[in-house]
Amino acid sequence: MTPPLEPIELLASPAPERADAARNRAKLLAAAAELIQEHGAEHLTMEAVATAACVGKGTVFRRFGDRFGLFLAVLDQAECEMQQAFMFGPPPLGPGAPPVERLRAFGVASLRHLRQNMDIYVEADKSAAQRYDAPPRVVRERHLALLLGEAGVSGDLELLAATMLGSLDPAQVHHLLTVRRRALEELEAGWLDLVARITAPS
Amino acid sequence: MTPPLEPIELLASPAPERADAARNRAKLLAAAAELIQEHGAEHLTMEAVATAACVGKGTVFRRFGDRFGLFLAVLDQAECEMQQAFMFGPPPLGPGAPPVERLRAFGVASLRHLRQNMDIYVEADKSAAQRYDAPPRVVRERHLALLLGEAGVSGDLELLAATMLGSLDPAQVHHLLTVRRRALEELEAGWLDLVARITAPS
DNA sequence: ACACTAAGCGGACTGCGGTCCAGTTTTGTT
DNA sequence: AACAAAACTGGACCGCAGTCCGCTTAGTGT
Repeated sequence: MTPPLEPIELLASPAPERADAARNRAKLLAAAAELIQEHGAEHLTMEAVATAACVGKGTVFRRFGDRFGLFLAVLDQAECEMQQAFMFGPPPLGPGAPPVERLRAFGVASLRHLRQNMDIYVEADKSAAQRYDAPPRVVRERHLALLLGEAGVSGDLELLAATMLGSLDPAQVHHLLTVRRRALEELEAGWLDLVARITAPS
Repeated sequence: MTPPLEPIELLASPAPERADAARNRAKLLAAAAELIQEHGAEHLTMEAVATAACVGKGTVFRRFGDRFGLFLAVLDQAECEMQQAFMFGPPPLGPGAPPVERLRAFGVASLRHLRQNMDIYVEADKSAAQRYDAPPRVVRERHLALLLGEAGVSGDLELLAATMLGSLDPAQVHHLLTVRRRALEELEAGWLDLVARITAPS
């Protein structure tokens, strides 16, 4: 006999989890949420979570990979609600409303969601502050805002500049070039397109 | 007598540096560049830099603050050249060309600059990869691309979606809300404006 | 019920980022 | 030239993220 075929995996369920493992995951998540609630995300240590959940430190890392992964897992519930809302929920966020309407609602909902969980997001992504405070970034932003003004664009130029710079973010560009296998030329074309849209006469 | 007034500081020269300090800074930068060249940015440790420059570890931190700061300093030269180029250099990047032209050139130049120094940027911002690979991010991106398609937008929808998500990046939103003192309502308005520009009939 | 195996466990251990402070060097002042 | 204040130095020290490996336990086939 040939070995039995694996059932096709749906929706990224990479591995079934043993019962005790699942129990520990739940204990760990509860402990982490509790500790964050109590002392703030920035003071959360992996060891403290392990201790509070009465398991070894190794278990925490086995379950969540690293600190970032733990934060992701803690955020997961809120994340799921958000996803449900914009994929299957009521309009205007969910299906039923016209697409532009949904796009608008998406941003507003995202910003609310972000503010709700900001401390965790911030802590999950250290060195974030420095990225935006660094002089080179500030100079670039001013430069872009200036050019936008000269080009006759009206609106919140500082915000538009920030958005445009976002699409030149080193980490994002790297991700697009490597993981997504995009060519530099595509990114250049994308930039030109973005400039065209933003500077288009309204 | 009243105490003498501080001279107005021009162009962010926050503090004059003692001679030995400046010498050490130079030694450290040289050592860091050398080590990066030789072993790659990801294997650079603060202690190794200190040892290679024959100074104490404390000195490295005093000069550059932290690991991120050291990378920034290493990038500083290339950064300055870039800045010179787009602020004072020849057109189309520098002054002289029409603003839209300069905006276009800016992105192209930035992307080139990025690719040149990508390994350092990537290393300076750890956990960046995870940010873009994480399932929630991917789902949101697909969702946006889908809506853009439904809204009749043509072009590289994946890239446009990535750009739009960039302006909802937690770290950026946090920075705008706190350091820049923007109100959530302003960010919401910015998002709506962005949607309008991107979905505008071409 | 029993044995077998793969998954899970835990905590000692490592390495690095970042801090601290007693001692040293530089620089301005008299 | 001598002094005093301020700035700088270096390396011992600390805390935490992440690894490793010998031991335990849950699921599975008989």
